[in-house]
Amino acid sequence: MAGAPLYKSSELKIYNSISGQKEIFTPITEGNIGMYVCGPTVYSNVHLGNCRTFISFDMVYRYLKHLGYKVRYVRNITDAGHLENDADDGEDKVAKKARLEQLEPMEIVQRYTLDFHNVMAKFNTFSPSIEPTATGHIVEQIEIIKTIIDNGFAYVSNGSVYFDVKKFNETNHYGKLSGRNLEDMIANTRELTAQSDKRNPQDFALWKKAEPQHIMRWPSPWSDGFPGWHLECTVMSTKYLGEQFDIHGGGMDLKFPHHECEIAQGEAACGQTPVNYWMHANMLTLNGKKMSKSTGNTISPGELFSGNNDFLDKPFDPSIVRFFMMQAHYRSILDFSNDALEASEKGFLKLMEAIQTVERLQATKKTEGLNINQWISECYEAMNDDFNTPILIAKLFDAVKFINTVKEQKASINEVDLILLRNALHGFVFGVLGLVNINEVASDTSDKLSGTVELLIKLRAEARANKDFATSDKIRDELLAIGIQLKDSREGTTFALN
RNA sequence: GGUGUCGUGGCCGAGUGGCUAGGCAGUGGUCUGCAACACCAUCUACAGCGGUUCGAAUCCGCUCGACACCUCCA
Repeated sequence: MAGAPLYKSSELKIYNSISGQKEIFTPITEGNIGMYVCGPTVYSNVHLGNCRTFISFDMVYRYLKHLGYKVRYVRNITDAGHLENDADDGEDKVAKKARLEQLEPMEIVQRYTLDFHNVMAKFNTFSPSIEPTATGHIVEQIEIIKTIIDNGFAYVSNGSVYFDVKKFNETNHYGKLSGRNLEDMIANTRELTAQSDKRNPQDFALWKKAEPQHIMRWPSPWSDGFPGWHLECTVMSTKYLGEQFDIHGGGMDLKFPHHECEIAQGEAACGQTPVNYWMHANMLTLNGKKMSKSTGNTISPGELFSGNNDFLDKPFDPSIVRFFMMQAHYRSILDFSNDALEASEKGFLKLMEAIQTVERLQATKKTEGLNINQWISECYEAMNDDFNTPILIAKLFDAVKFINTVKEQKASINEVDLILLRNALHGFVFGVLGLVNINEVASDTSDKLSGTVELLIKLRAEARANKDFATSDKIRDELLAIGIQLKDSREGTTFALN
């Protein structure tokens, strides 16, 4: 039955950013989960740091589904409203790019949305259930602004509408997510240099009046303008998941002010806090510093896959990069480096090799060497502990070792356990972690290659039988040189693509 | 300046009051015609200084260092 978790050996715990603790996860509606993740602002190509967040939440989505939950996963596309800065002269990111490239804003949006989707597909992420855009929800945004004004938490100033943080903080707590309080913020605010329409520096825009040169604009009761960045997430999460929903995710850098403002908007508009579990994925760093478009400390997925970059010695397959990310916990900062990636690649190939080996394993009467049921529940325990993929991967390598030992006939597995092991491995490796077996893809797509290599293996075996080692080694070495590794064992020779 | 996170062995990276994390690299062995693969064994740790405790890398304090947010960023 849908909604019934497969495994109750331990309960799923999620680290909730707002409490700073791991909490037992209980969805609002049993068996169903609503999850919202802040998506990208599509004014340039995604960089790898962006991807980490979406890959992390893809893993979360996959595991929740794996547990049997019905998940509605909403991830937005920000195509308007994201300002260059919070000052009054800030420009919309999409509009600015459009001006610079002399394109229609929607051309910018289209181009970079396509890029985003392509990259996400390469990383083998599932599409969200709904992927709404800010420009597609202008009407709803105007409506919610009206509500917030009516509730007394926003004011109109010179055609723009601002959220009244001070007023809000009288009855609610502005800063509860990021661990701040308004008094400190006011005390530490730099002097406001330019004249501002805001009553207080902490106030944020719900609606911005468009300057004459601003090309992205919509009519509203207050002015021709555009919505504030924070508002779209409130509107779209509320529309598709309800006024209260289970999980809200995003990058750590969105915690303040973006998510703080979402809480304020939700509470101001609906009178209740919008989110039960806040999840924040940590940053990917390069040379010890956060990857960031504005500082240029980035590497793009394209550069990574092609090897055309200044940081790495060679290209890396998306699945290897994904594995590399899964080896770190989603809440930890992860540093990107050539050495780390090469180490992950070798580990990844070893894991994939074992997954192919397990298909060829012969069952015997008894299982000796690994308690399969216990191993499976340990895998679930790892994932149930706030999605601890590094521990899960450590467990997977326990299985790898066991599989190789069985292959060496120094351990054994019975029929039932073998099926359990195969299913669990597939479930975790491909289903939950979302990895792709590079070798399998290669051999599936080229039976001709397999046939050719099998022929060479046969010729080499004959040469070896005749003690013609010059020929056999030539076959082995030249295949290796073009990336095909032969592997000898008791049962015969197999090959892998490197 | 304010808020928060973190500092683990050659590298990456979990964990945590007493029990081997794991991957990569290294060393010794088994296997092999020789190798590679695989397997077995094994070596380098918990920033520094104090405190609590029978016992701390894990808790507390201080020092040093790093990073993030406080202005756009996943």
